[in-house]
Amino acid sequence: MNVHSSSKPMSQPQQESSNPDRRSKILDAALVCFAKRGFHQASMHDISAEAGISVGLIYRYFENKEAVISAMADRHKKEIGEMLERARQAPTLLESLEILLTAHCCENEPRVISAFVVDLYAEASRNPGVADLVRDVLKTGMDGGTELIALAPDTQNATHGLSPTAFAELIFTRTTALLMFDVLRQKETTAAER
Amino acid sequence: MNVHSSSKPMSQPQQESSNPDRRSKILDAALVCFAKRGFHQASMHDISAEAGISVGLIYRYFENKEAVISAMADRHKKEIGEMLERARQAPTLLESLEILLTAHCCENEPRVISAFVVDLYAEASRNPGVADLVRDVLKTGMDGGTELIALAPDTQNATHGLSPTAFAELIFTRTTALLMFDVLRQKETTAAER
Amino acid sequence: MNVHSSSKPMSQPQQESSNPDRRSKILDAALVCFAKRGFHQASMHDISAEAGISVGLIYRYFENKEAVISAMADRHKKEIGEMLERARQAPTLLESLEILLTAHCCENEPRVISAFVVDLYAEASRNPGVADLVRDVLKTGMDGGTELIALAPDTQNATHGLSPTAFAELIFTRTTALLMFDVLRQKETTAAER
Amino acid sequence: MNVHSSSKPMSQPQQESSNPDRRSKILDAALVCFAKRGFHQASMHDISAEAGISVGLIYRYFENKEAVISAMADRHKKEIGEMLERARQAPTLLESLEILLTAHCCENEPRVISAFVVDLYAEASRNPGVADLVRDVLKTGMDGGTELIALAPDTQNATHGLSPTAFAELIFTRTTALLMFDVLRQKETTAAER
DNA sequence: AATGAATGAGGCTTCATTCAT
DNA sequence: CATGAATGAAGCCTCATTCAT
Repeated sequence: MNVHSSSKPMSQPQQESSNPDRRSKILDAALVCFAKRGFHQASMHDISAEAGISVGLIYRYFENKEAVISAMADRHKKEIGEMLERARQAPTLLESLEILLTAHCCENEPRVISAFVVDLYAEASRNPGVADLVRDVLKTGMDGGTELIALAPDTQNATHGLSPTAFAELIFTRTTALLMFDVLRQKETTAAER
Repeated sequence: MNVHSSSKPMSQPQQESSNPDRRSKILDAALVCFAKRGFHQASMHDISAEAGISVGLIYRYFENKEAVISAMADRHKKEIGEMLERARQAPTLLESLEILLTAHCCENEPRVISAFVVDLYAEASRNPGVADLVRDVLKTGMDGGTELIALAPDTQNATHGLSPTAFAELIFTRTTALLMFDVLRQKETTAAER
Repeated sequence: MNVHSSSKPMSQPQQESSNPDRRSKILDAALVCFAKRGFHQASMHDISAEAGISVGLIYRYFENKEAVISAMADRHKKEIGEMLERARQAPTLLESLEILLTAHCCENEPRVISAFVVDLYAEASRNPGVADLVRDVLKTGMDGGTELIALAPDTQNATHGLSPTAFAELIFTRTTALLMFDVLRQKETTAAER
Repeated sequence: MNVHSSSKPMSQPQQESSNPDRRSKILDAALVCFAKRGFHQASMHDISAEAGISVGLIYRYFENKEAVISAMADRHKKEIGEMLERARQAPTLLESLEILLTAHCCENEPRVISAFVVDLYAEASRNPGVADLVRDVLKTGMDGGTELIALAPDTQNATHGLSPTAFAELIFTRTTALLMFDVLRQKETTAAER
């Protein structure tokens, strides 16, 4: 349905020609817009305005809007991966968990990430590519989490006797649900709920 | 700006003059379309086609698309309420829980409800009216669930020593998360998970 | 574009089947709606609501919306004719003029008639049928007015030496212009301006 | 409800970024369409087609259809102002009057302006913004005309003893009425009726 | 006769995407 | 490279008109 790629020197799954972090800027802007209005309600103009660039320029970095969404999902996957890596290097299980649980609250206003992730799941339900990606994020997270728990020196104390898998699932499940409930908050603080 | 509205059979919290369940039919169609494409990607034409009626007719029952979404959220709330009622009348806690946990899988293809609910949360994150409603559903559900557990004759056996509140929260949290994960399923079965 | 007339026992240029003044009621309602919103902005629903009947019933008395507009123009013509007749029977020219000049202010709120007539001219500029009719009204009015003036016993005193034709034209011109300015009034009184 | 508007070249009392007279072209096209079909019967598509551009482009210059109508009214006001200025600079009162009286017949086919102005009055009767504007035009015109007459060296000869105000009103009244009658013309000439 | 539910074409407006500059 | 003017398909909604009851 969308076959250009005529003479342009890009189009392949992410290339960052000239400005190397222009792509990132755009994705940052997209995150804000997507969180504020939803994937499909946010317009390319919204994104370009938020990024402080022209509409056309977005198309030098992304084939189309769909590609922006996919790239956002991709980046989300990478960030989860990095977070997991950081958690892995924490000295105690408790600290690891703290890293995992607070991650999505820090970089941006937490609502932003929550709204984005809920939208991501909504998108996943009808976009197989996004679904694959989210599934992958979930599996990686669960596996990494389970491993983390299993290897933690203080596992016995912290997991209250649950198996690593069960404990990881418990945490994932909770985190996911909290994230969903997060979008319901009005304007209070919601900061530290363990 | 335009105040006729002479004789339209809507506006008030559902009254369906002539055809008594036309409204319901439209909402059924909307559910399918919303699940398939999302609230804002589903067009009024999609809904009318799915319902087997003309576009204009939808507007005799709903003021606009927004109102269809709200009505869907409303209906969801009522269905949760009824489910809770049914659960309350079950003889044992285990049976109550079974009712609660399987409810969203039976009436329609489960994916349909899951996709709709995830979209509902996404919408809640930017539509205060929907957010209020979802919050209300959640609170009602939690309270009802907690009460259910507290009053159940076999509570001690079933909750493994957790307080009713904690147990209810555990179940809610799990249910919510499973619902989210549900949208990631491809074509397998996903039927009976306890 | 609009060819019914299949089996209905009416459709011909005004027949008043059953209720003889139902037609009039509808035209009264139409006048109000047309004045309030304009010919083409007023909907058939607006008219039916104002008349206190159903939409469908209008179509028993008028072939379509266009026909309502034409009938309004027709009625306007008749009313002008009757007014002229009344003026003709006044004892003095001054009284005749008073009848003519105040006519469009009395039966309804004056704004109503003014707005309708301005719309009528607007319609005339693109609807030849209406244009013919308005031209006819104008000619009849001018001729009648001229005759009235010529025959008036006190003509010399009242016309300040102008010929009947010139005086009639002066009055018509003034009346028409005042009618146009009438639609600009806000909410004041505007009653008696000689 | 939707506040992007990032870079659109309109909103403010006319600024026409890039193409400097694109706005004017659109208004020219709108004039033709409005005259031909009326404000509300003329579709945005009609206007875009007449202007030789796409529908969407109109929205870069005007917020919506209403804004096109207002801009037309505004332009009309300016043109009247300029005409008045030109009249003011004529050597004799007679020449001034000629400028005023022939103005609306020259630039376009006269019917076009007449039809537009009648529609403008019709619109004024239900659009307070337009009504204000038309009132303003009228007052400016009357004041300017009166002043013009009062200052003219040959006033006594030309006004047949009427006061400047009365004479100006006479002329305005006549002009307005002639403009209304103008829309009734079929195909004749109607050129010079001083 | 009378109603008003139902239809569907058509109008306004938005927005992803392209392309000349 | 970058811009943003331009396009036009598509979406929401209204409304004249019909027709079963």
